[in-house]
Amino acid sequence: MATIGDVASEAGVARSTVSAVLTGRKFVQPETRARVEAAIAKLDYSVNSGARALATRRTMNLGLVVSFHGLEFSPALATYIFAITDAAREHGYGVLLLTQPDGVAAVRHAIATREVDGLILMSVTEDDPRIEAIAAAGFPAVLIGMPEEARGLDAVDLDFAGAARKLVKRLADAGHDRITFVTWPDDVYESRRTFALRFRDAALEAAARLGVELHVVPCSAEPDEALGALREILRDDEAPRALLVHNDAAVAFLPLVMHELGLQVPADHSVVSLYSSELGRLYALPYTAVESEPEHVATLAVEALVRRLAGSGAPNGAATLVAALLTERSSVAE
Amino acid sequence: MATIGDVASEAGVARSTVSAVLTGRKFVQPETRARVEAAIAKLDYSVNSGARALATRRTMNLGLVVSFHGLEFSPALATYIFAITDAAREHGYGVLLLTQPDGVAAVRHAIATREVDGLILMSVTEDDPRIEAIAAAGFPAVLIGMPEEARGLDAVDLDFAGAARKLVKRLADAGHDRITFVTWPDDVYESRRTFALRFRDAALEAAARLGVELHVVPCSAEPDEALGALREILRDDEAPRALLVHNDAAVAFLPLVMHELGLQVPADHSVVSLYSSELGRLYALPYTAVESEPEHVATLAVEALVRRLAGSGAPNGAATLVAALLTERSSVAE
DNA sequence: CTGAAAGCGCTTACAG
DNA sequence: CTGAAAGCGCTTACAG
Repeated sequence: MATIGDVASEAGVARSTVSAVLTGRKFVQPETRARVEAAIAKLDYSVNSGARALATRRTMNLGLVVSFHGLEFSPALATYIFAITDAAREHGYGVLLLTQPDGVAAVRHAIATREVDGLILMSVTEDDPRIEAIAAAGFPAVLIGMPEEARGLDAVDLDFAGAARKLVKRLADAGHDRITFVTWPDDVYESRRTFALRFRDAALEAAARLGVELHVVPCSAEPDEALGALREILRDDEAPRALLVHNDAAVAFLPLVMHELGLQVPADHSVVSLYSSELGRLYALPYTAVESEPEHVATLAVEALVRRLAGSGAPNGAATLVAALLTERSSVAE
Repeated sequence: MATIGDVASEAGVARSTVSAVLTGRKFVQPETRARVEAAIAKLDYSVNSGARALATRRTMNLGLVVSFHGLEFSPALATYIFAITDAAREHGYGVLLLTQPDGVAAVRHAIATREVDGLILMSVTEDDPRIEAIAAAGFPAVLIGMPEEARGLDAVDLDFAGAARKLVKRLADAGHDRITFVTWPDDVYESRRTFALRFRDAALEAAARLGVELHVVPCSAEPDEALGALREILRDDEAPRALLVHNDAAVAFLPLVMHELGLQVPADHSVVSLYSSELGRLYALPYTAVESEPEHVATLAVEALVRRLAGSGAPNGAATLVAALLTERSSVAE
């Protein structure tokens, strides 16, 4: 492997001059620059990223802290991971996957060893212990989620509260005054995942305001259990004819269970939901829904982190909510 | 951030002594070691991974080369990514996601800048151009897939040929002499993805040997197109009553289409397939199938790469096939 | 505008 | 068994 010294002797200049053309932070005489570039090409030289990282104190890598040993429905998670990696690359950053089951340990280790310049946290909960570990170290980071107290960190997420209001209103406007709200299982709420809490609270508030009865039905996020739960919900003839579904597994299996029971949308049931277009694609979902836009959220999160790494972030951290957009798919009876 | 020098002065020893206790490659007097460890704890010191990488010439990171802008069905890909990351961590390695659309560029860049110690390649094709780039550089790498010519690289994959033989035989043994083979679309074959070719060729060979008619029906891997293709296949009353499905999107939507058309398994159709248990879980698949075992394959791939990084790999590369195991789920009419 | 020197924070022969 | 020195391959003030 050629080093910067080899290039310097080949071009007949000092190492610092080669470095100047490499980093582009200094003006170099065009003729000198041409000689250096020729030497680089001839020796097939590339800068050693580790050495550069040591000298600049920047690794140009971001750490993505994500644990999939938990309550996650993997198709949704994967979409975020891919979108974040793409967005990071656009800004010249690589992504290191930090997947220890213990997120606090992952965060502490990454910060202490300086193997990344900043952190992106997925699956954020209210009073997430990882936030404290990051804030205490004063390390650059961005949250995907909206905890009550971000401790000065940037946070980005879909406006789940706005989404809930829009969806409830959509059903109410169509004349439904009783709605079954198929939501996450109790353990998601117990773990205080922020998206679930924000959606639920806003849905309840909107329903009360609009004079709509909301029947909250927790449903497992485990595929096979969700399947069973849906059968039970839909077999009940007394139940409302309108479904508000916020649970990826439940909405994924809804078409199958509808077919099993011979039910039609919107003739038998109106359905509205919230999911990513990728989930919609993977399960061919035909429902009027707010799209969760993981690509959009991921892009904004990476941009916020990059801005902070450049020293130009808001001093006390900024919260960015992506507006909820409703896509009509004719699954609501008018 | 404390450095090794700070620890040395705190403990009253030389930096090299601190390094000796850190790496554990040298015997240090227990009493000295205790002093060093106390200093480390007091200063909350962690080794700077970049500096260590520069000195040792090992980053302790692996690069995972994967592109999801292609023909992939993302749930399956995600399972591999997670399994590889977990396996790497068990061996003390981190995983850097290398997802450029241009895989050759990704490989070249990673090798040239030395940002990883070794590479793991997903979605390997026959005469994959990435293989040549790696072999030319003599860089440590492992393939997930089985190309005709691995150029000295290690390769790991499920025994897709064995899987195909088992599945065809299962249907033949149950008395089926005509089988519809729902397989990947033409572009998967044109891109020469090794798993598709090996499965198809073995299926055709086994059918010929057993005197079974195999009707090869390509099916899109795009969810919505797969849905339409399945409807067409299953509406044909003249078609065989046995299905061999090797296409994640097709098998994922099979339960839905069966319900739509009022068809039962195995009463109306026998079905056998090949998919990961994770895909089976995400889509609640009820079919007798060979499991593709991404976790097993990922673990073996990481182990092969780690072995090579330790200098103890087979000189000319080794190919490891994971045996195909059939799981019965009563989807074959006897 | 270019170059010599110091420094980033480690590890590893090599003396002692 | 411990320590002083050199080196990993860069970048960045600082002179000239």
